Amino acid sequence: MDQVFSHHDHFDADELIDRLPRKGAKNYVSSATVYRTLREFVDAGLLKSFQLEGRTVYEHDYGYPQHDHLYCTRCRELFEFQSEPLTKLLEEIGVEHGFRISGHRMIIHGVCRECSKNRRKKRKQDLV
Amino acid sequence: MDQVFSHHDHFDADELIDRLPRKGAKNYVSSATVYRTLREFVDAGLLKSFQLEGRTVYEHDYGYPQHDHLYCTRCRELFEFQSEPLTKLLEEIGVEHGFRISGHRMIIHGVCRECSKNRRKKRKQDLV
DNA sequence: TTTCTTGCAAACCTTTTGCATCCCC
DNA sequence: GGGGATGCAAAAGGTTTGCAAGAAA
Repeated sequence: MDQVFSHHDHFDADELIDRLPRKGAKNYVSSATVYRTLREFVDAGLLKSFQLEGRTVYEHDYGYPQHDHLYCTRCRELFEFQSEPLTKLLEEIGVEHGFRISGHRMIIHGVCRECSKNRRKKRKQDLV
Repeated sequence: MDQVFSHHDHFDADELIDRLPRKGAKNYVSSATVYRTLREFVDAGLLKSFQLEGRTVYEHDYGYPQHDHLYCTRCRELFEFQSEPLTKLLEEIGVEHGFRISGHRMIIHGVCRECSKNRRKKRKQDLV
């Protein structure tokens, strides 16, 4: 819990496991437990999850404002944004199509400002 | 190809394999070939794919207008819609955040008109 | 004691890949 | 013969699960 709620980042199970104590170290938790716990957090409404490039990405939900994402395909960073007009528009679309909307998932793909400036910017994975 | 382009449905690899001749029958194709071919179609711009509940869903792309999806969580059907205001709004959001947008993925989850009317409507999977 | 939580390893599911074979030019 | 397409089976990647052991109540 400490690890999950100490940053406001987006993360996947693997990244979280990397941040937790390794096997053999004190307070080690198995990945089974990590997955089980993440799922419980999602069910409990503390976290929200969505799919991005095959992995399940988690982010804080409880007490955190609704938002959508911009995903930079160059540096692979996720940016959040809120748009009141978008919220309204979605409601209208729901009404128009007779849908009782429970939620939505939107990710805009593109290249962020930084990466547009610097075409040679290294991707996260290349920095390892 | 015949199977893929004879309907305008959304489908996943598994559904396509089910529609193709079984093992032993004439014109049988292995699932490896199905996956390989689907990927080529996507690369060639004939199909588009996205993730939904863990599976990869395909739909026609070439010569098919841009659209987004409404997903009924009750009957698990995908409905398409087009929204000019949405397109405009996304462009604005891109500009506002300095993003060079290359595309987006949006799925609105909810319950469709039919399923709202008939709360006991059976889900596709239950009809098997 | 009863119940919950954990680690481990195996199972899962969907998709991809290595490789030997087959087909066709 | 040589290049590409195919089937098979195994591998991969991420996640889930059965089960036995340990911790908590």
